Amino acid sequence: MNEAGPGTKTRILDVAEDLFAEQGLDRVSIRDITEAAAVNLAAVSYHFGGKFELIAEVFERRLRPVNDARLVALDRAEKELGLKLKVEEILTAFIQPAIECCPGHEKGSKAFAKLFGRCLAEPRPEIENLLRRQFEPLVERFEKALIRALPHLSRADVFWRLKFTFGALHHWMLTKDRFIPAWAVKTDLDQQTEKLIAFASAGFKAQ
Amino acid sequence: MNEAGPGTKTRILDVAEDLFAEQGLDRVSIRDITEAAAVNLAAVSYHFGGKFELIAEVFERRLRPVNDARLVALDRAEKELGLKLKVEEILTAFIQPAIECCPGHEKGSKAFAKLFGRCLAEPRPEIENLLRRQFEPLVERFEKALIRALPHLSRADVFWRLKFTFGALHHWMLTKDRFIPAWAVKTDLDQQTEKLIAFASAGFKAQ
DNA sequence: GTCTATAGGTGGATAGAC
DNA sequence: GTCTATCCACCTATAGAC
Repeated sequence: MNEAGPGTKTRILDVAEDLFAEQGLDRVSIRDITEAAAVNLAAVSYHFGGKFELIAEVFERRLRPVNDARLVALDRAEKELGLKLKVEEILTAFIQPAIECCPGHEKGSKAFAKLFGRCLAEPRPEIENLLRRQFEPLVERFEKALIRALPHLSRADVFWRLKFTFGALHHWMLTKDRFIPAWAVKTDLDQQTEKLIAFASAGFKAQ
Repeated sequence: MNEAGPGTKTRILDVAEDLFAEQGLDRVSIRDITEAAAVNLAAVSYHFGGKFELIAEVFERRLRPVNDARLVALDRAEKELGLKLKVEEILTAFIQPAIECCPGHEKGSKAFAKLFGRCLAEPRPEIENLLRRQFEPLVERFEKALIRALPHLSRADVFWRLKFTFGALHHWMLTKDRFIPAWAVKTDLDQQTEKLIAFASAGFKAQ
């Protein structure tokens, strides 16, 4: 790999991420990507094997660090505050890392939120497997922490409530810059994050 | 219109709904639809104008009755129980009609949940406008009822919490038959509905 | 209203020169 | 690693016969 500038492979990934997020996986062609990245048409086949492998790599490149950060945040909270965390602390570890990848935060990718939404709505079974690999260990880990925090809840309740929380987060990410009335746009990202954590925590504590 | 059997137009809509829900809008061609519906290739152009108009009709045919039912349910609850409803009652009017279109209920369309998810993740601006038309008056109506139920909340809080609720519902619909561990599948549809309403109601009542 | 045939375009992939 | 040229499958839309 001869590094001069971002390198062909990285440049393809960056451009593909933007285009996929904006237009969807199917309406973006390899031609669109390679033209926008100013690389040769054949470069995608050479570096990734084909369009699908490129898609998978685009997703994993963003999902992996977010989910890693979630686990790190939970581990750290348990180390600092003890094994029996408050619901708010657990959900902050889950929600904050995702939001920090959104535009508005310095390291946020403009495309991350939309890309993430597309990934979840994507019907291809290969993408579903990718999601399963990424999320199953994560969900198990957070479920354990949540059961410790709310020992009166059944495992099923924790599971479904985590699903609802995930849905609220995901839909918020996917639509946070659309369908917002003028009077609500002044709510900034940190406020929205707080609102979401408060909402989900209260939901978990229901009954 | 000479009605013998479901009629060409309806048959196209039914088949398109299934295929779109299962495979996504872009990977289903007019050829796939007309072959599966056993009608001529040119029938889509003749009856709808083109692929996009078919897509819009497929979505609206399902969304309109659900959103109408939501408004009817809210009106009825206010007539029966008085203007100041409980949060649970308002959210039931919002959530129940959507769930009754899901498989498991007698009149439920097998494809509705997935179709609905696709529709929300769809990037085309025309679909976004369709969603706006469908949801803006609905959201306004429910916001008013929720502000009456929770007068201490700011309008912004009600707005964001309704968005979170919508996200929980939508993600649940999109993934309720995927990513479910074996031990959780025994939770039936009505139980899941109750859990969602309880979760969201508690979220609304936070603080 | 239904059908065939086809125009006119775009897609992913790849062989083979450099 | 990069590039050109090209293959071939597939798409939507439509003209025009029935």
